[in-house]
Amino acid sequence: MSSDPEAAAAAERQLCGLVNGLSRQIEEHVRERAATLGLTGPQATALRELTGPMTMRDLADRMSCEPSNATFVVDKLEKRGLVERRPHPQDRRAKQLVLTPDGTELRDRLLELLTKDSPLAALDQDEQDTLQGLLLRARSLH
Amino acid sequence: MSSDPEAAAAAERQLCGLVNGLSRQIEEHVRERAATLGLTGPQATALRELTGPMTMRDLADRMSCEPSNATFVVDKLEKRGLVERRPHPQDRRAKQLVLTPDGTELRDRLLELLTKDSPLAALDQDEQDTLQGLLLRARSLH
DNA sequence: CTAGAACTATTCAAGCTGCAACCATTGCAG
DNA sequence: CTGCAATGGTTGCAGCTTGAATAGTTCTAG
Repeated sequence: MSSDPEAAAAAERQLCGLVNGLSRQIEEHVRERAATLGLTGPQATALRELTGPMTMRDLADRMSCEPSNATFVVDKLEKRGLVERRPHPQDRRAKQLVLTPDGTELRDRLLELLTKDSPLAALDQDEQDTLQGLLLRARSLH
Repeated sequence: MSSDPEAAAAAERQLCGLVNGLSRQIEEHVRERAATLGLTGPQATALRELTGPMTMRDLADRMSCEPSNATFVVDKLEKRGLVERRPHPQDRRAKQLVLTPDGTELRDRLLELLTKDSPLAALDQDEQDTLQGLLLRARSLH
């Protein structure tokens, strides 16, 4: 079966579908939990990725999206007083994103919600490690 | 390390980011190739999933999206004469999607483009198999 | 020093997506 | 047969996302 190139291609396509499907499943999970805090899915993703002060570009990279999109999402968070845009200490082009007290508090509550019933809970620790290794390898040679 | 629940939760969050990242990477790959045929990413995904006659609901499931979205995308494909909405033979509520000759021809060209330089080519056959197993397990108990 | 390439962030237009509301049809319980 | 819940598809709306164009800043070669 692994010798038939056409079958291998079809298997690879199916694999892409599985990855995308799991990704949507994860995003739906985030959306669901985020809604209970009055956040949209992407807003919650941004909050989750804001592990500390960082630039817009950093956040965009972590969210795997375009910088213009990060602008859009951060606008919402800023309007709700969860995050602040400060001038970057070293680079006047850049801005430094910092969570407000409200932001850190909401982020903590969000993280707690997200760890409960994660879609990846079906996998045990060993499997998660294997998965992480494979994904890192797949992503490395983009 | 696997005994610290907080670290495990953080690792799980990172894993979610990896899955989403790889998914975007795949979709970007599709977008790129699709553009050379004058198709958008989602249009190409729909075409790829149209392996034969199916209903709108079936297509939406295969695309991991809402039926309303399938309506939107199929509208585009239909306007370009790639697919046809026929009344379903058994169920008058449903519609049967069928590729036109132009549609099948374009789909063949698309599949050929997609199999070249897939983002998953970094993984060998064994790794792809284990990945598929893990993803199936993760998705099964949604 | 200076011109130009490269980078950060933003704006805008166009397109994608999910959700809730809706109509028509189906299937089932009474 | 009738009522009614469930299903397939569409519509409208709000929100997300990308890609191109732009302004300001940094870096580098000459």
